[in-house]
Amino acid sequence: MVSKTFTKSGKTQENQGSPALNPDQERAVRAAPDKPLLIVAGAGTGKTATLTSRVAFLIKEGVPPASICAITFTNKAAREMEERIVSSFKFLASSEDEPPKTKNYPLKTRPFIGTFHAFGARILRRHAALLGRTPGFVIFDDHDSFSLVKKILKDMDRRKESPAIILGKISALKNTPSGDQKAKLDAEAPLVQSVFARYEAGLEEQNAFDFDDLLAKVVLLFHKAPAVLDRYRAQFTHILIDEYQDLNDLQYEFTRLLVGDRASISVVGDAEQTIYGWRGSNIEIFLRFPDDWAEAHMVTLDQNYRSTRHILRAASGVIQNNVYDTKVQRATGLWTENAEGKKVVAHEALGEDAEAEWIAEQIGYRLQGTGYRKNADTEPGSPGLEAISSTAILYRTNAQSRALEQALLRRRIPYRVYGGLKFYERREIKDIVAALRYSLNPKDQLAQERLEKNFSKRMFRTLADAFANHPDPSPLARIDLFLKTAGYFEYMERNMTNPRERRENIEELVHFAAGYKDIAEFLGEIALLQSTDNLNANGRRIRAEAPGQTPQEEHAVSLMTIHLAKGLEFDRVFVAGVVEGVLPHARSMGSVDEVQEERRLMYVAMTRARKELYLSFYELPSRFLGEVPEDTLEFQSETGTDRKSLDYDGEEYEERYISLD
DNA sequence: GTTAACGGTGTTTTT
DNA sequence: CACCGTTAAC
Repeated sequence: MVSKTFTKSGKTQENQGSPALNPDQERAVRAAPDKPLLIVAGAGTGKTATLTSRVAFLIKEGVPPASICAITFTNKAAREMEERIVSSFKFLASSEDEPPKTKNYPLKTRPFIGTFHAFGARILRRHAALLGRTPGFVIFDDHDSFSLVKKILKDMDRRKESPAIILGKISALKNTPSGDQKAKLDAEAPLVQSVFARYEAGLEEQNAFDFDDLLAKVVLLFHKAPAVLDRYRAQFTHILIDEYQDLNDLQYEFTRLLVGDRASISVVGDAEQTIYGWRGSNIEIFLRFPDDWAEAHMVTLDQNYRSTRHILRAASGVIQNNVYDTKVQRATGLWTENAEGKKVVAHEALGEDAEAEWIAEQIGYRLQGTGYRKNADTEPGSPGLEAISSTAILYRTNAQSRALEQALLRRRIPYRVYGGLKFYERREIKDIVAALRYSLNPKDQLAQERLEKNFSKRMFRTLADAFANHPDPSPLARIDLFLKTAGYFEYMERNMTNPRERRENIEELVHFAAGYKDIAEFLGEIALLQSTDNLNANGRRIRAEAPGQTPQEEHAVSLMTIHLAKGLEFDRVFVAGVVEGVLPHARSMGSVDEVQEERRLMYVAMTRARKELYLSFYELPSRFLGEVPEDTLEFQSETGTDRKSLDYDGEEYEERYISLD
């Protein structure tokens, strides 16, 4: 691997299109197309590149692209894979449909690449009638589901029950494989049972599916209508799944159904990166793959191309502290030919704000002498910005971004926050979406209620009439109609904080809407995409998210949770808040399993870094810091403490932690 | 029917 | 501490 400095795209060589594969990767890529394949791939071993190359290999072997279904866990990962595949197959792109757009191409000409949910939504759209919905069904997000449960509880006069807990149970029920569902439902409290029944009825009545349905109802459909299942089995002859270690039981059932008795399934996973246990992911599914699929071919990738030796050793040191009773494939055997690199910096700050200041300062320092100017954020191409374009600040919880944003803002360092308050969850966007939803589907009570509550019953009627009288069905026209009829901008000025920013959000939405002619499709896309902010927190427009664009490509520091960062890599990574109670999170310290999942999070965070890794803490340093081998660490402190090491003593820690609050 | 103010509550991670 | 729901007043 050649040493690479800041490449413009921020990608390493092995991740680009058609690089030289190492022998193990080559073996994985060229494994028999119709046999099961398990790729056990540690962090930074080129796992996505290998999976992508395998898709390319299958196509070259004569598998029609439209027969390939590649499932990823995040939209971001899907976009990235899609981009790489499309670019390595110019002929695909240059066939009938337009090349650069990745949206809306017909399934016939390209592989399906997307999340389970995106895949499910697509199938449901086609067969909605079989499930008592019309193709124009809406997708309820978490918030909608929550409101619905709350409303049900209110109707039942059980207001004191916690909607969140009941919704959690409903979600767990929905994610139970169909065989076990009945037993699990019967075991629930009567209240949960009846809320569940009403909830399902409510969804159907309102022509809606919730997030879990996108998977659960497809599985149901497959059982109910074998002909439909056969159709998709016939279409998708080759299935590939990324992050297989994060599958839950229902996703597994779905996969099994789709694959049927064929064996053309390729999966990639790393047991050390299971971070969705809380969402029901079942590591057993990954571990039993070889037993599960007869004649499975297995390849282990253990050469890390991403990180320096110091970083890799530091991360391995941490993850080694996880002990499993099952025979897990450990990634601790990762090795690299990369340079030793700088030591990992452990920085002790005075507090959360001081930490943010320090991180921002470090990043600002990188910009000195690089042409960075204070107004550089208005000149996206200026050279200094490239120096930070492969820098990420990772944290455990979204709330942590606030302090960091403030510090970056003060220094005028461009940044971009991923996840967090979803674009589509913003009040102004939800208002518009509610209007669109109602206009598409007058049965949508939640939408109606939102409009009535936020405006007035009178205004709602005016709106309803307006929609009825203007049949232009384009999303753009309807948004416009809504904004004008409701006098929305004036309404915002009167009733909301920072109307300027909200206005820009609306412009962003309008811009996005321009690409769609069909309301249902537009709404579905929005609900699924949960698109990361196209605006950053101070309302400064960064640029609409181009298809296939990954964080590294932007001239801005990337801020995101560790969960979101899985699968990504950056030259420089700052992990903020490596503090007991934050990472591991206070709510995840109750059991060994939970702490181990937190430790895997720490591992994932550390292994995102290519060249420089900074672990920052305050108050009580995370126990995981004490697990980093000392000779890979360099301590810095604002507190005057001259630390050489952090010896973690469980009990003492416990005491100190408790005494802190 | 609508708005303003107050009090209580819950607070990880995501598709 | 921020968001919700309820209550009280208009």
